[in-house]
Amino acid sequence: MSRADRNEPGPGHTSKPHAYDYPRPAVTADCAVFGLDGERLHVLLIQRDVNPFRGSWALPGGFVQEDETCEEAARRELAEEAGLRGVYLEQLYTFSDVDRDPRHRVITVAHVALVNLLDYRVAAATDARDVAWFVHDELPELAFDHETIVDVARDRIRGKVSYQPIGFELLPKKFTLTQLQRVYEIVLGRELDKRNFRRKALGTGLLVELDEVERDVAHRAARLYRFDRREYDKLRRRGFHFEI
Amino acid sequence: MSRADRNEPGPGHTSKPHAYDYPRPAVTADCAVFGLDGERLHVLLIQRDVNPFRGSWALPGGFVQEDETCEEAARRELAEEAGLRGVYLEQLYTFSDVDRDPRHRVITVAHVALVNLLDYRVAAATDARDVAWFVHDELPELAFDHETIVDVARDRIRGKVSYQPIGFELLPKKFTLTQLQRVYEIVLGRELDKRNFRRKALGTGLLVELDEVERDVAHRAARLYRFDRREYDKLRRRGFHFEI
DNA sequence: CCAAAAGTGTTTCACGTACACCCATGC
DNA sequence: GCATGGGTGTACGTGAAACACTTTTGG
Repeated sequence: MSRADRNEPGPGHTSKPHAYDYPRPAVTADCAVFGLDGERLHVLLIQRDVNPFRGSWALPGGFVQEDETCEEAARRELAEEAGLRGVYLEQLYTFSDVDRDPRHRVITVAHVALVNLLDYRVAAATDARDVAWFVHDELPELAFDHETIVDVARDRIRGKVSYQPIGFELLPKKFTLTQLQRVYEIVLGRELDKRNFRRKALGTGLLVELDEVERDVAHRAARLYRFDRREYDKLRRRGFHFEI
Repeated sequence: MSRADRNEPGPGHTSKPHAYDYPRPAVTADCAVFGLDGERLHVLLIQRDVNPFRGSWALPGGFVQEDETCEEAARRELAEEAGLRGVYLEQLYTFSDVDRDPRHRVITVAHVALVNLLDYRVAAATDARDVAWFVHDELPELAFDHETIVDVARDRIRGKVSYQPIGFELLPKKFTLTQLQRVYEIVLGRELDKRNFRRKALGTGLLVELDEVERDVAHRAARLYRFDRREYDKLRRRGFHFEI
């Protein structure tokens, strides 16, 4: 994966205190973070300030330390590099092509994260590094095999959104049914029928109607809902199987 | 993964020619290999001849070398340890708990493989090592977190069999519809209706009826079929989506 | 009063599911 | 001839998909 350099000073240094009988690949944890602003999917990228691929944009990520799992490493890097905490995150796939890093052998355990972009736009912008959200289908050329990782991540989300309640991760806690429908349309890449969608969504029994409506809209304000995660977790343990 | 020892002589040796600025985990590739004998799912295990877990049974696997991907390492280990070649194999999940190996940090990229047990029973038996097929729900206590890996692998297969043509991997090239139905019943863990199953299976258009029937059965011989992989690959590229 | 999106039911069709009997073969 | 599995068709119900108009609100 990515910044093989931040943690590995390279040949300039002389002390290499960690020695093994056989060569070991470096292991990194990278994240494809998708954020939704209500209209378009975005991907969080970081501009590299070291070689290789200095100046290129890359996925956030970094080396897995001795005392942390890959998922913990991914979360730590998201916090350090982009100020993201407590987001939805799952392991995606491990990329191990021998030449994926042109300088040394690096295996990356890639993850996918989902966030509501509006909650995090500020956090990323105020960070010292060059961190930015890019529209998903207008990404710059990416370092390493990160374009492949984004593609695989996109496929994973698309394949999973209908039968796992991950669409909610892209929305604020309180949302309208139309916003939820937009999430599905954007992730699936096709339009959905409003009445059928609402029937299915409400039919799960997992949307709690709030005593609250949208504010500051130039038309009839829509009812707000929240996802009942507690109930979902309970049902899931009894074999319930979410589907929209 | 497993035999951290075969490749790493340990403190007895003095030369450790591979040195790095930061500690690196060892990376292994392990395989949960499922084999079907027509009646029961089996798992391929290897008895460890070194510590830790000497004498315990473990999944086949070993260190990922510098010049190979994780999948290549998994295939190499299957060939070396069990004589298995050319089998269906996919990456499953990367297990990275800090203490999963009690001696040093080892991250394993776990894979799932599927074979028709009858094709491979001999190969495994003639191998020098202690290699054996165990009935899937009567496994001995396994080394490391390999029981977890088997469970995750089992779930993956169960979840995937209905919408990916992986069931055929557990059968010989030529099979009867009843054998195919048994695969689904065994993997899914429930009985299926014969007529409905046959309608669905034939309805995919991917089963080629052969001019051949079962041999040596004490009843009416069933028609043999084969899975039309070439046609499936063609359709898949056009967005076709397999389902039984 | 106009623009914009919220909200609401019914019909149709495809597919999943349940279900029972005759047929071919080997022993 | 009998035991064993092979092979076949239909009826019913559920759920997916198509489809249009009225309501509410802000400007």
